[in-house]
Amino acid sequence: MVETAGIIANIKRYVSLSSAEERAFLNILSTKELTKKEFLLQPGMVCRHQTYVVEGCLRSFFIAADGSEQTIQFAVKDWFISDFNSYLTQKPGHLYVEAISPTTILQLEREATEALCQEYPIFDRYFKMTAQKAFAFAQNRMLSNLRDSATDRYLAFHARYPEIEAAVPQYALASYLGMRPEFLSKIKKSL
Amino acid sequence: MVETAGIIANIKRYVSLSSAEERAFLNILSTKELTKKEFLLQPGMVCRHQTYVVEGCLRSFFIAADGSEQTIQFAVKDWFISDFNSYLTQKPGHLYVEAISPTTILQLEREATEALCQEYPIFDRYFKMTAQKAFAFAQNRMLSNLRDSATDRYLAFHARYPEIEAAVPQYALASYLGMRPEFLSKIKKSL
DNA sequence: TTATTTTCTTGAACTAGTTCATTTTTTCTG
DNA sequence: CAGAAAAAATGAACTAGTTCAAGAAAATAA
Repeated sequence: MVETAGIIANIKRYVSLSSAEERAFLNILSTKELTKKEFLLQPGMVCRHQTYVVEGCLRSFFIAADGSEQTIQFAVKDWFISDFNSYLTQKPGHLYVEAISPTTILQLEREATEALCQEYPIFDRYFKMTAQKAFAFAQNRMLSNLRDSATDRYLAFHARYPEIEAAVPQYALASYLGMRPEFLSKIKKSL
Repeated sequence: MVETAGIIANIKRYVSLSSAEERAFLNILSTKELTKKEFLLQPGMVCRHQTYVVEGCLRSFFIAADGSEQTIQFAVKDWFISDFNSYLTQKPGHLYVEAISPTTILQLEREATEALCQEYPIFDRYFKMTAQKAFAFAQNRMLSNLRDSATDRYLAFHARYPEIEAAVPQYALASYLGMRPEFLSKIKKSL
């Protein structure tokens, strides 16, 4: 069996769980191993799971009209990732979710998660808190995109997420930061 | 008494409420009238409320290092707004929230809201759903900022939120869309 | 209504970031 | 390990969007 201590510790940072609640949660988890470059999700698929990274690294991205890749999110150990729009609406999504390195994940299927929340409202509380945190994070990122130069955005990422920078290809980081790979290369040279 | 039918209808789009729950919710609402250009929040203040717009228009923004205003969000009738980072962390925030026109609001104080959720978990469910929706929205906006040209971003906003475009000054819209007011003016001329 | 302030427009000069084409380096595969 | 493929670096030409400065229009106040 795969390590579940991490995800339980993650939950317990937000709420406390009775042993019945903890068991019910573990009960709906499924696990998967992804090889490098394997896709967990592709455009047109409905996103049925929220995915938690036990070990490894995933990223979500889409292909823009000009053919370029735009990275939405990276997820390393102890992070969640999904095509959240598709997950919420249960309509076909636009995103790829791809393993950057060999990755072990835990997945929460949507219907089972909903049922769990109905039975144990503490999980509504947990997911409320994580969604609120995710929203605040997204808002900060947007703010930084509006305010900062390409160089400043890179420097901030570099300082805050060195382990992600080390784990992902530079062209993927460039698209996350909203610039071309050539330009990121020039930024790094100029420093 | 101020109109509360709108905010109750808003909640009932997500969850159903017993009459006790509805009463408890109404009970923690407070109301306020803002004159044009009045600030609801300023940098350094801790954001203690989520604010719902009954009538009028608010915007949140901050002042960047170069002195320019960067708009984070607009809120017209039936929208919520706050400095969400400050609301979550209860640390001093960086945002202004200002009335663009005379505005009537309803406010949910954080402690009272938490207590309400403790007593009636259905509200954790409601706030989970709104936070998830807000997150999806923020992610879409980010995606569009990464992908689209200034002109395309303006056209998309123009098509989707004509009532907001009509309600807000053009320089505020420009900063929301991530461009300078002069450039938005040129875009509009070129169309 | 007139005066004052704020917002919007316009044009010219500029620059941060892009595009394209090529080379070098790193990583992967057998 | 050699050969192929993918990723990163580099330079030159280019462009989307900015900056600055000044005038026109609109909103607000008196």
